[in-house]
Amino acid sequence: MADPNPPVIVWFRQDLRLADNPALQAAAATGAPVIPVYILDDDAPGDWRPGGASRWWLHHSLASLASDLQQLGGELALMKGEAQEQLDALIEQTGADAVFWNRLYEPWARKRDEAIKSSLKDRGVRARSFNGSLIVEPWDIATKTGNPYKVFTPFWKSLKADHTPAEPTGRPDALQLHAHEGGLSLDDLDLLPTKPDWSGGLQENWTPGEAAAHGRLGQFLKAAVSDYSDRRNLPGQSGTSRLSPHLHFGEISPRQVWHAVKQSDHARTGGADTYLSEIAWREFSYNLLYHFPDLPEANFQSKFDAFEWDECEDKLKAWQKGQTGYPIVDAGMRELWATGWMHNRVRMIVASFLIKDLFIHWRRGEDWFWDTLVDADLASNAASWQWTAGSGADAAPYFRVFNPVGQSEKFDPKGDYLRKWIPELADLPDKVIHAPWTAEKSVLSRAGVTLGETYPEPIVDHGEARKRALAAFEKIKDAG
DNA sequence: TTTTGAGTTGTTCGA
DNA sequence: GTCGAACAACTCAAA
Repeated sequence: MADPNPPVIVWFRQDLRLADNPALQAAAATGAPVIPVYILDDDAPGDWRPGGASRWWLHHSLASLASDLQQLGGELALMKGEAQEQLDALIEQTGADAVFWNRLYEPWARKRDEAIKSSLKDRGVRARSFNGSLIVEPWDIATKTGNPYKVFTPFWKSLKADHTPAEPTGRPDALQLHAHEGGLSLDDLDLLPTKPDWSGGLQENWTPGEAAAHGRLGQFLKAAVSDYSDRRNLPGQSGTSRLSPHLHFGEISPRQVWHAVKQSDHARTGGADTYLSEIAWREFSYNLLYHFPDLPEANFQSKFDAFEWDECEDKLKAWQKGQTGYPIVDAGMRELWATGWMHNRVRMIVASFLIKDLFIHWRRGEDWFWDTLVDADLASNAASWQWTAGSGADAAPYFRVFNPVGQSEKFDPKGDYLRKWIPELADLPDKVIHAPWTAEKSVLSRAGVTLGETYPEPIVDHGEARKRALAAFEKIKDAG
């Protein structure tokens, strides 16, 4: 016999929060009991299944969501496998007559979700999707001629002028959770690293979950947003929001961030506007990914297909391990490995170094970031790597080759960041720590540094590499 | 349709 | 030490 009040499934994905969650809100509004579920669908993304650091975050974020739901008297159902099959099984088991979710924008997710939606509808199950992750849907913002924006500044102007987000909602007022038994435990999802367990540094630096995300935002608004324009560039200081992983997993929505910034005491500072422009960069990346789904795989500007990259495994390894001999590059790569995150200024420096000094394809860097970043995000990662390579939409001009020594001197003048991540150089004076190979022998030995032994010699000469890069870019100029 | 101004994040060189 | 120009040419977006 049919249930007179069949439950509604809320399918959580990258929206692991209870407040300002349109799918959950809509489900609660039906008055029916709600079944919250997360499905680990590892096969859908192909080579882009979540990397190690992401999986660690996901585990703890799910734990946090599950605990929040438990306090409301419900349980987060956990499943593993092909999403369609798992949903079908859950519908079968619970008699649910509707499935609600917030949208994803990765190409495989769009394809999968579209198929699921039509299959559910064919069988008389209501399927509804919502916008839970973006300020503006990619199909709702366009140039005057109706084309997608390919340049950030006009996109940003349009966003500010015509697409300011509505007020975020809180948690649903009345949420009746369906009692759901059985299913998998969090450990069954097997998301945590075991042999070896390398997650110590992540644990020390991050607290996944909705409550922690709001805590982080609150701290940022209180302490850092007003000076954001300048301090965000200094990797030795805490001048950034560090919200990226929270935003990626949807523990907090960009709408919530936007309004919190606007309502803060520092709303009228240049810092606030600069910070919101970074939120807009995230939107812009999603916009590009939606309209150009090849973005993570292929040069946006196809003339870059003619570029002749090196395939040097040794140099790639040295970059990954933070052993290039350029302190700012090594500090960044070690910060990434240890904490799952890297300061954005340093991301640009290490990316420029991989591409323009080591001559290694941006895809290799993109892959490494994908596996090691807790904030790994298909849209932002792809757009940023292509930006640095010069192959993207609205990309960096070809002659913009970061000088790893100059950048280090400019943005970490006292070497605080370098000393934190490269302890073997800690005793070098400020003047030479950015380029140890330029130091007098006596200075090195007083600091206990022996190049080639305690710290590597530079694996490339930046001056030479720069010339080579400029020549190579010159060569592909007319291709395509 | 044509024109015009602009385009995240830099570096180097020479005055 | 500081400063402005050059580093290409092209594509995008709007007038």
